[in-house]
Amino acid sequence: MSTSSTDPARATEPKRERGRLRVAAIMTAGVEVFSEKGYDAATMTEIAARSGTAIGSLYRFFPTKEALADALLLQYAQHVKNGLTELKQQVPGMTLERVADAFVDMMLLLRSQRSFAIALMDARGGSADERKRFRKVMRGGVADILCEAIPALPAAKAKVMSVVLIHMLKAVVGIADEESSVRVALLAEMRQLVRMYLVSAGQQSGG
Amino acid sequence: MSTSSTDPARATEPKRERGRLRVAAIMTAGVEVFSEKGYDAATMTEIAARSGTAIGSLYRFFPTKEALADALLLQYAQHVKNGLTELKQQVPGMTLERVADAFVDMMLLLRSQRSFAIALMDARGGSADERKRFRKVMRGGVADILCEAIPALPAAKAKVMSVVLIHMLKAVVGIADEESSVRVALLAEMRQLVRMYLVSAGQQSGG
Amino acid sequence: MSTSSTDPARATEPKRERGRLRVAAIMTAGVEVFSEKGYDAATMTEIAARSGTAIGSLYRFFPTKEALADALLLQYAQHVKNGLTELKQQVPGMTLERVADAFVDMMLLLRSQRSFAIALMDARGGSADERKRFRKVMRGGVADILCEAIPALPAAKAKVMSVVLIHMLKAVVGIADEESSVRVALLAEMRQLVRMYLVSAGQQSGG
Amino acid sequence: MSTSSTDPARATEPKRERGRLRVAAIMTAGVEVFSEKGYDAATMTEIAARSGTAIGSLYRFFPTKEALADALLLQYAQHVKNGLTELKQQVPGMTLERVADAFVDMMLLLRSQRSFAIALMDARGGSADERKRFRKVMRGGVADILCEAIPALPAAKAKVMSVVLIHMLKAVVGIADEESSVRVALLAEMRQLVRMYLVSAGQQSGG
DNA sequence: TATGAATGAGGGTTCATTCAT
DNA sequence: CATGAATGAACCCTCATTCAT
Repeated sequence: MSTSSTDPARATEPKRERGRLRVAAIMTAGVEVFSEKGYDAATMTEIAARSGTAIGSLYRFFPTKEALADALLLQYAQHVKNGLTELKQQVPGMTLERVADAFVDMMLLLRSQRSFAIALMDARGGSADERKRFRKVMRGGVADILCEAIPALPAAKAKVMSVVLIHMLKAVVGIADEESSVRVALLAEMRQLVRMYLVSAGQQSGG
Repeated sequence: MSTSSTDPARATEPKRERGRLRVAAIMTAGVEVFSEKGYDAATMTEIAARSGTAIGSLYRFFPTKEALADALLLQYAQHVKNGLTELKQQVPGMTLERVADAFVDMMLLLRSQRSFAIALMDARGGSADERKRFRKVMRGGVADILCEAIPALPAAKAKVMSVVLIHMLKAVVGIADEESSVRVALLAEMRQLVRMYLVSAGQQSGG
Repeated sequence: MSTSSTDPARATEPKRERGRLRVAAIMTAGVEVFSEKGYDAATMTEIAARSGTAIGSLYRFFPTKEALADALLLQYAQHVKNGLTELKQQVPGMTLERVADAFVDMMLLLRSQRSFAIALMDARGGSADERKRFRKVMRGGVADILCEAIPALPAAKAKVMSVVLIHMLKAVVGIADEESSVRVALLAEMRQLVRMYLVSAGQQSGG
Repeated sequence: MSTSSTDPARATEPKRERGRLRVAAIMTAGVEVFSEKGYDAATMTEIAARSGTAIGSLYRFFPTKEALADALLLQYAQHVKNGLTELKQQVPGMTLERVADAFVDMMLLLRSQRSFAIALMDARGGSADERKRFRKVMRGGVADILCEAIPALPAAKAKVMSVVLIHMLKAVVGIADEESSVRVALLAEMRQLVRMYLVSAGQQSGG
């Protein structure tokens, strides 16, 4: 079990580890810079600098600005997916109100990446394909949860609702950026609205 | 009362008319390009080309990319304002459901400029001042209508509701861009949600 | 001697007069703007505006920016020539010191156009030909005066001296732009130097 | 003590060396183009082309046209300063005539950059600050030498003389560009004038 | 003939991307 | 494989000049 640097088998492992760290650093910096400046105004050079990476190295990992944006979007999608999966498991035994709150809370937790993802989606960052996939995953996950939470909900209705619900969650994010003087009231109102939406759907389907 | 061609008053008229047409063409093209690409990715050159204008002429009318964005935003604001004013006058004698529908319909009517305005607002497009003003006008107008439609509504609550409602109308716009296969169902759902929102507010305040 | 506007013979005269005024106004504005901004930074549009002329009219009189600069240079040359001619006639009976002072004074009188002419000459305004001609005229005139003032001066020497003297007068202009705190002393010094130059030449040739 | 190619210390050397060459080439081209066309008419594109540099590279080294002009001016200032320092050390034991000649010779040595500096100073080239600093340094250095050369010279008088002297040296440069047929005679005349200026000052102060 | 809207070449500058080291 | 200097297409904007009215 020698760790001599001449051992070819183990030689790449530290490198791989370093690579992983590099990628992580780049992605963090990417989220930061894209969030602050938007897709177009963000520069690869700044992302490289902020992550302590040489520009050439950055391009080894992400061959294109768009590729980086895509990866970031994918990562965000993964986070959301994880959140949704987790949420789904907690749904049994939750009231619809609590499910609604859980959606909102999840959105607020994703704060650090939120506006960035929206920026990339809206502004045209990420290839159209990536965006489509992202949307699909998101909608599927939300629809799943809705089905879980409202047993009698028809699949088609769940799909429709998921789209609407996601738009509302987007609004949650937008509202979280408002001046603090009104933010609290606004968030409460949004929370109330989401609850109402789910509850009413439950009554229609379940009652 | 001759209209001879030497009449100086009439001499400039064609010029002014052409100018108006130019400006209109540019603004139309601006809305298109900004919508498609977002503020940063949109290029003045393309806007000029798309409107059949020489780049120099474009700059005669709009001395800056930002100035063009501002003008476009202002135009949109004007349209929205007009819509809101009109809506306000029709509110007396409307049920809350119909008011809700009217909001949604207004949004759908503004279609040709919708996503563009959203792009400019979300991105760095247009000066920050212009954006703020736009938001203020919009919120004020919506809040006014809400007060009109729900007499007992406290002003503070109207303000909060207006923000939420506007976010929902933004969602309407987003939904109107979906694939046509689901669009109809989605719009119906959104419409229902908006109705529900207003009605519930009416019950809280009015009942 | 009717002045009716229908009299075809006299009809063009007022026009000519107006034309002359136009040209004068343009040239005045040209001197101003070229002086303030330098040749390149000066714009035909501003010169037109400042002279109350339509840009199209400006181009009728001066078909090119360079043509305008040339005309301005020519005008300046004319002024200088006039000054020199006048000076020449006063030379008989003047001491060399007074001639030197007269040169300096003439330069200071031309103040309103001075730096402008230098700018156009140095910066590359005016065609090379025009510049050459200007130089020639100037040198010839100065040399003439020198010959007049120093009777025994050989023609060749006069030529050489004229070039040097003109450079010194250029320095006078430069110095006249210095901060006022030192300007007076500087001008006195320059004046002294010019006197010394002429006097010493007089002694060499005349003594 | 191997100089293997993995030696990091040596690895960057060639790069730095190339960088230095690049910068030098750019500056040379800059001097050329600015001299020929003046500050405004000079284009970064031409400077890049003339120095065999891609436009992007030029901007890596000099982030602005003005920055390039400033650097060029600074370089010239440095050269002048060096020349003046050297001259100052040689002054003890020199006659005033030889000091005068030394000034003129120094100016002629700086030939390769001369008219360029004048162009940048007269035009809007380089930031106003840089220009002021340059003038100050120049005047101070010349005044120093004058004090050294003419011991009894009052400081105030030295200051005034430095300004006048510098203007005369500027004339030297201008004259060095004349047609060769007269250049020699002109230079001799200028040389004579400068000598006379210093000598006369020496007599006033010293005698 | 006078006017000024229209034109478009060209200028300074940025930044995604490549490739020699 | 890492590095960062080098590249050049493309952007926003200006202004001399033209020409339809």
